[in-house]
Amino acid sequence: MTGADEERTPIPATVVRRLPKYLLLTQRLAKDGQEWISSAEIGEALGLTSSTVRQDLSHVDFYGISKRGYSVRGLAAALSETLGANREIAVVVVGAGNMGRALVQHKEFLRQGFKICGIFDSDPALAGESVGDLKVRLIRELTEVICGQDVEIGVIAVPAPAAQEVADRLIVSGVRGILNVTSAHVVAPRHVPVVDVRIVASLQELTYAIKVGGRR
Amino acid sequence: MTGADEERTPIPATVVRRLPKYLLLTQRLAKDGQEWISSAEIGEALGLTSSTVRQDLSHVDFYGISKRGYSVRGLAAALSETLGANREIAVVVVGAGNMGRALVQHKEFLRQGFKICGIFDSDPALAGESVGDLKVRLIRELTEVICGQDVEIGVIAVPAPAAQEVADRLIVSGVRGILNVTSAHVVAPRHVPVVDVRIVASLQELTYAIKVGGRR
DNA sequence: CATTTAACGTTAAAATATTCACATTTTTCA
DNA sequence: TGAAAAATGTGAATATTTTAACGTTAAATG
Repeated sequence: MTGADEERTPIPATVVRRLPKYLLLTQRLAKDGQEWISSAEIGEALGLTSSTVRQDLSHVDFYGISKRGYSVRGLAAALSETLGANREIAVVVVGAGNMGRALVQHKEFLRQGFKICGIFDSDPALAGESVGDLKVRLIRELTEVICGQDVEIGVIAVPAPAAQEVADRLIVSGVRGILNVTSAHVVAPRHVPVVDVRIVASLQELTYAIKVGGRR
Repeated sequence: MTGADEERTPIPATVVRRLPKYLLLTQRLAKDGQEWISSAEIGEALGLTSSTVRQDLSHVDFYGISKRGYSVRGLAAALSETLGANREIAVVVVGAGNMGRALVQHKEFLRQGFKICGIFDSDPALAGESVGDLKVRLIRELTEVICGQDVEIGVIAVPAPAAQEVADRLIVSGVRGILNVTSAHVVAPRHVPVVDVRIVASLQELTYAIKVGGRR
């Protein structure tokens, strides 16, 4: 599809984690009508040095120009392409508890191209219930939906003890990546990347930061 | 309260981010009745080298013993103390949309000592609605609740454009740390740490990982 | 049209993080 | 009781990440 696929070696994880921040910032500024932005301004907005910003952007196939900086729209487009997020991506959510339902209805997903096309639960009592404009289905139908609708990403939003089991099902069903919204550690084969959203762990990071206080 | 406060220099952020993983693992194993665990086993379970595990644990005031490893319960307790999470911590959630309500009812919070003692929204239409055993209150009552109940942490779960404004209110209300469940970048004074839970950004990390595929 | 300036891309230096390697300690067992 | 084994804590070596420095380029100015 895309012409040259760029990037011989993968972008370091630490950089990849910052790219969405740049993307979001430039998308917002583009909407506000701003045309150009410098690495210093990006750094300012995001709490990074301009040097880090320039290094990071050197991994993205897009060039700024002297004296002006980066074209806001151009940069946003390039970032989105680099991240592989410049297209609609089908997602399923497993777990129809509070968290699963909240995720399904989270507006920002669709805005960023993530289309949720199924929510599943193991509990038959929940099957058939409406969530947004989806109906909860039983986990056994997972494979069918994933194959049928070319789903790329599975989101795990079940109680921690069930996380690995759900991951296994997602994997055999052919999902290409997993977002784990559980505190459990999930194991998957190398070709199925797992990214964790660590809600409780983040609170614990915060308690540590509070404890050590100013000394940061 | 605690005798010696240990740790002269703050623990590196990269280590702090792993401590909750160790904590969760040891808590689970303790519940299963396991008594001892080695750094190699911890690494195995969490996808780290035993060396990283030992280095990390050297920041925690707890010692393993040769030939046995670490006492599971002892390590869990020490980690919890190091993180400052070995006590009940009062939390408020701002935003009574799907995400805010899901967070309030998230079981794991309480299990880890985070007690949610208020949910707020700017929308008067939501005020008074029940969420779990709380009632939604108006944001203007924030300060009162935070001061009155000694709330330490504020969780921001509103639409991104409102995030900074909410952060500002939390800060003037005397919150000591902020968990930002928004994709907005939030600015706060140095003495009020902010930790981000990046749900959409995590999906974008995932699309990149999927794109570069095996080459990781 | 030459000079100045702002900002880039990039190389190199400094700072951090991870891994290795091993001396030391505790336990086991012959 | 003494030798062997397993696992620790730690100092040193690697590897990675961040920051600084600077030559180069495009725009602005007189």
